[in-house]
Amino acid sequence: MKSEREIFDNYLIKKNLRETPQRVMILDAFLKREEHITAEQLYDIVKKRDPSIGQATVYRVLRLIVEAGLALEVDFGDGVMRYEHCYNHPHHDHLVCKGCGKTVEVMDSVIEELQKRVAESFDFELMDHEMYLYGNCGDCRKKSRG
Amino acid sequence: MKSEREIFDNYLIKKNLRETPQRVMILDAFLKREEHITAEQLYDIVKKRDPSIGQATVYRVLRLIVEAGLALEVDFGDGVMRYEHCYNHPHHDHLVCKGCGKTVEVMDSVIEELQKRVAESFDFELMDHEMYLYGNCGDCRKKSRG
DNA sequence: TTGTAATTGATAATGATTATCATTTGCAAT
DNA sequence: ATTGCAAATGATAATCATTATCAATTACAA
Repeated sequence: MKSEREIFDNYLIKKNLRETPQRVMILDAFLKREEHITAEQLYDIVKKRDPSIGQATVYRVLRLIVEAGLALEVDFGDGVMRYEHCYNHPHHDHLVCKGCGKTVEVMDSVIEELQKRVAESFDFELMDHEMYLYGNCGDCRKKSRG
Repeated sequence: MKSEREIFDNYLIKKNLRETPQRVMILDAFLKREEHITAEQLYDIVKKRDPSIGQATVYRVLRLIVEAGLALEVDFGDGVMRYEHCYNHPHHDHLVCKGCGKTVEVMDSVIEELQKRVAESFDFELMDHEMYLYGNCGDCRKKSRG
């Protein structure tokens, strides 16, 4: 089982890109984070270790991380892209609380299978999908009831 | 069965808003369109009938149309919001071709039911969902095979 | 070492959408 | 009609996340 670092390095080599301190630092910070993270949040973390780092570099490295297959972009529709681990992290969708923003990773293999069938019934080859379930979590329902 | 125009007018009255020529014209143009439409596309259409109309007004009226329950926003993730009819138009999700951008409205009641169950299993009350299936349509598969 | 290509950080640009604001409009009460 | 007031409009500036640009720096290869 290759480490994420190895995968990243291999990707750089394959693309004739260089392993720079900035790239390593940004990857490390991303890997340390368990939850999904925005480019800005990642920039804030990395800036503490190296204040000279540029915001554009964070965006650039995040793209590399995605291309290397280590992260996925998730879009909750609030105008900010989030990035989450996807290596050794099985596919899932998201359940988002409209009240507090809490998210839960969900996965239902029956839904996945049905999605594929729906696509095929229209002669589409399903490559990808996004599914976001928006609701109110138990805590928020309690609060709104007073 | 109320007409869309009636529903819009009732919404305006309820909110103490006025029925202006611009609002009526933009609503009409939106209703004539069968497929989803962007604010810019709608602006281009309306501008032909009244070149003095402002782009901001189109955005404002689109919001009213959504609030009145006549349109839904759909976000294919390309940075532009699209608006589609939702009055007398049963709920559906979207199948989008990554090659040519063609979209198909899809609906699977089993998936819908499973979504609700998944949410409930995490003590969420499902309010809404988005599901986008991305793939390659038959035409595009043919073309890419040469 | 020297040439070349990649990388960086700063900054400008982008592009969709929203906010601002002075002006215009429409209605309500005189 | 006339006045007053709130809503509406169009033009334009602002916003905000993300991308592009570009000069300066870095790292590898011959």
